Amino acid sequence: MNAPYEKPAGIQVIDRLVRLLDLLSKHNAPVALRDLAAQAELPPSTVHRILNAVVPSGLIERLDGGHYQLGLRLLELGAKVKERLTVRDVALPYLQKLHDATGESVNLGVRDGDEIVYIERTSGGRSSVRVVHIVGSRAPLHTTATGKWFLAEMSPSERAAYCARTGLAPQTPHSLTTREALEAELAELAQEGVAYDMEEQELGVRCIAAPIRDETGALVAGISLSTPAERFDRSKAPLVQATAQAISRALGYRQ
Amino acid sequence: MNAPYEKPAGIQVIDRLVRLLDLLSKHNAPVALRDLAAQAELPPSTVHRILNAVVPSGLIERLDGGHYQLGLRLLELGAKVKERLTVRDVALPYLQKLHDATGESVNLGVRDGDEIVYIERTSGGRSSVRVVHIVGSRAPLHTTATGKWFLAEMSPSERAAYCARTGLAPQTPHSLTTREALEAELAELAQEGVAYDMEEQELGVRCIAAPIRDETGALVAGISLSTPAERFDRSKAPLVQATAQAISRALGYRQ
DNA sequence: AAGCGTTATTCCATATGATGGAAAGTACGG
DNA sequence: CCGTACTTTCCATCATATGGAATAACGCTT
Repeated sequence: MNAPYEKPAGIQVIDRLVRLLDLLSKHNAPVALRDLAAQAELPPSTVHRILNAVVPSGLIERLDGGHYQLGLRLLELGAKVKERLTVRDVALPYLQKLHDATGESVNLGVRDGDEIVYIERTSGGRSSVRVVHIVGSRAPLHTTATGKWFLAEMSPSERAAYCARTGLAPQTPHSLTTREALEAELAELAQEGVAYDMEEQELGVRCIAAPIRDETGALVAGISLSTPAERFDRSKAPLVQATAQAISRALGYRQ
Repeated sequence: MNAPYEKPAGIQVIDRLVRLLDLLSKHNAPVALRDLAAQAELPPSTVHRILNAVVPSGLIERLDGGHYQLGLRLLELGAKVKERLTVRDVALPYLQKLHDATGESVNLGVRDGDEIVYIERTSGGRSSVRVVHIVGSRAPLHTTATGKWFLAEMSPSERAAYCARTGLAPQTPHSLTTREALEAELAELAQEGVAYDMEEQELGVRCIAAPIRDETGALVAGISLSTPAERFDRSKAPLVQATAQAISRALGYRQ
């Protein structure tokens, strides 16, 4: 045995669970314990114990006759993954198109709790030298243009709770730090149909953002155009809006 | 503590994995090990070990920066669950309608390996007294009308392999037991657009079946009308066909 | 109803596999 | 380079997962 590198051992019971999930996924119908145990080549009592440990989670479902099948929780979790992939895949060409049209960096951001996370970003051209939104980077909702869309989507009580939780902590001297200022900004957003970040998240960087909605009308992401402050140009807002609307339509949104 | 029934203890490491999946599902972005461990209230080394035990399965995905997110395998497993629910939900009202129109028992069957499994069945009326397809019951492909559709969908080599595996074992004296007879039956099926079980699976029971296809054109199920032999009536075949076509259309099938 | 065979479930002694703290390694910012 | 924070690896330990045996449940036959 000259194996230079052995695959690290997993966790036995987890490997076994995964094997059971794989077997169930190969069946189009519920499977009896005996058959599952035989196919997994494990003792029935072991399989029984693993199955019934996982059934409360919903990953696997036990039927009345003592048969087992994949559970609804997988549907929920799978939908999460699908949403993630769909938004990105659908948006990507539009991001590139907006980038080509403007020469500026274009970001795709989603909400994760009280923050915006950038999950995609165009690169290349003159904008890459200066603006530093990195994929995976995070920023508070209230200091980002995209985040303001998510705040606008909240009920007043939800917004109050966000303000209480975060204290509207500033990132720069330009950041909005009072509820009043935030509400005024969101009123303007509603009026104008576009959101701005005027060096509130990062000095020297300004953004324009528009919302992306899915087939149910839910706000699922935001697209934002980032520019160095000295190149900021509000006239690009309609283009950002149009891009977001095109992505939304492609996701099945019908206004 | 007067709890009349204590929930049986699960398996610790599986409960922990489920908790990690739940946490990841609440985030819209990849999560760092430190954050996951904090939210799960588990030691980082334990979380690290569980995560990396499950990553090879695809249920959880590890990104380059050492962040984790839900994995593509969940999408695949979730799609399996979704297909199961969709076919049944869509077909159910049509099954009932065909039942009402004929007064006979109507079954929905799917393929699981070398067998047809009945996943739904109408009841009530005069047919319930005599015909005994039970939800969950199974039968070989070659002795059932629905099964013949799945055989017809196979390539000749796949069909040869099925015949070798099962030996075309009969269920009744009427069952098809030779490759030649099977091929002749399937040629008729292709010609007539409908399949029959003439007491091949169960003495005294005859069935008519038609195929259900999904939006990709794949054969996903079959609908069959079961009658006692003395009431068998071929003129009902067009109605069975029309029902299957309606279900297929509702599933997105476009001929 | 009784009996039998098969399958599922529960129990429990045990050993091994999961554990988590510590050490080592890595990455990042000043 | 140094300090800090985070990740990964190591390993002694013991608690937890294990699986065989016993028990319970189920379905079929007479």
